[in-house]
Amino acid sequence: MLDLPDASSLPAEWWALDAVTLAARLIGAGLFWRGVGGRIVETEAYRADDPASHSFRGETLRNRAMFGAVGRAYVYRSYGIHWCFNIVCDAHVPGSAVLIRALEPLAGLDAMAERRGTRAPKLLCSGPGRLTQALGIDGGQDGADLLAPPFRLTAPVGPHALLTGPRIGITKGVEQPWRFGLAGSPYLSRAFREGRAGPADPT
DNA sequence: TCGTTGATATTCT
DNA sequence: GAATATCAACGAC
Repeated sequence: MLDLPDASSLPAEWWALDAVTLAARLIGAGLFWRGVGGRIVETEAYRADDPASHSFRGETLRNRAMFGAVGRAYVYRSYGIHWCFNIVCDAHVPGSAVLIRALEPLAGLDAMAERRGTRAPKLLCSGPGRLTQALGIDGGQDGADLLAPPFRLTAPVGPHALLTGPRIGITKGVEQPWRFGLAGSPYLSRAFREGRAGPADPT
């Protein structure tokens, strides 16, 4: 009930992918924990060689999780108010992670609505700060293992088209089209401008 | 509907 | 001191 039926876990080999490739693959994947969750509809990639990334200037107390084991969470405070949730990846390039920017809410809508202070579906998880609040994720989950309960990541099911575009809210690395979205989803945090749509690569 | 702005913590210069 | 991977409230159209 709190999970997608017939959903399989993410292929293990995905954790060796670079952040940009994984960010694209994660579109359509399921993210669940503690009775809430949904389908990932928007992501962004960040890498250590990327001036927009927290990991660009090396390891610090805040970004320590980005340099740790893959498949774990990197959760940081944004603008002093919100929390943002990332998935650490690419063991060959420490400092790589995928920011989860929006979910299609599927499980635990009542709990999400209570935490968010609204029942409007588009306001529950459409944005990196909104989704952490809706899911009840905060700094306590920084470094948490996402490959084991209570977390569950499930592979995308069925065909879908991808949108790509520049990342949001950054001032460096703006030329990189490392934001990805699920074409046609009403749960994106913001529209994609001239988002080139294309079929998602299987596997 | 759109643009502007305040809130507020942590990091880096 | 300045910047920041954001959001919601507010006022002008």
